[in-house]
Amino acid sequence: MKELNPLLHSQLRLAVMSILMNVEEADFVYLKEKTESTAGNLSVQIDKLANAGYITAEKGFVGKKTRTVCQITDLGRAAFEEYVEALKDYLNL
Amino acid sequence: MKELNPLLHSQLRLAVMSILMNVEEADFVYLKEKTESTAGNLSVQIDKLANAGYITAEKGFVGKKTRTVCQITDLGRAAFEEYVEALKDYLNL
DNA sequence: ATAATTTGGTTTATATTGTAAACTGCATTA
DNA sequence: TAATGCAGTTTACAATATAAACCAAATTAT
Repeated sequence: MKELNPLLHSQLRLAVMSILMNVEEADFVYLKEKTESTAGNLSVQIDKLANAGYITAEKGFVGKKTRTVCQITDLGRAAFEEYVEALKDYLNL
Repeated sequence: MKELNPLLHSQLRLAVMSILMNVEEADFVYLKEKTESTAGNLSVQIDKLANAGYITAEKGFVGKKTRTVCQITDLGRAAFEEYVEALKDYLNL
């Protein structure tokens, strides 16, 4: 049985990755709403994904308000796909 | 986004459940080999699944050796199937 | 016969992780 | 200028996973 990438095998991080697989980019506020997570938790998990190189998290401004925009990287995309393949074995899909 | 049953969202417990979905029954030794886990870890995770009513773990004897036989329950089967459905949303399947 | 090893586990201590509460800095409104 | 809200971050705590240490019974070796 294959190993399940522990960085992806976490509900919130997986949700973030899943969202980023389907959109060009998503900002912090959007991710927070979609995942229904607290800001603190989301912040931590985004950092982990960014540190692993699975996503980018660019902090910028829109007018005078801060805005953090996330995007999945090629590495992240590959890791996600590998994780899905591994999981299929467990789920009998 | 649906919640992922935390009892099932754990590599080792998921592996055990996955195996038990496909066989009539499996004993401790078999599960340990298939999952490549340590006995201690497996023991703990089997207990959790059994306490939740997702599996049964009958301790018996074969000759003079102890043997713990596990089987998935209807409740466990249902929980597993629900978990799979929830995960599909995350995986885009 | 008895000492050492193996088998089939369980218990317990530790390391890792997830999570939310508390905080920060800046902008807006009262 | 005091209070409120927004966009996050830091930190402290709770929950989880994991393996090391342990136990009892059976087997093998001396």
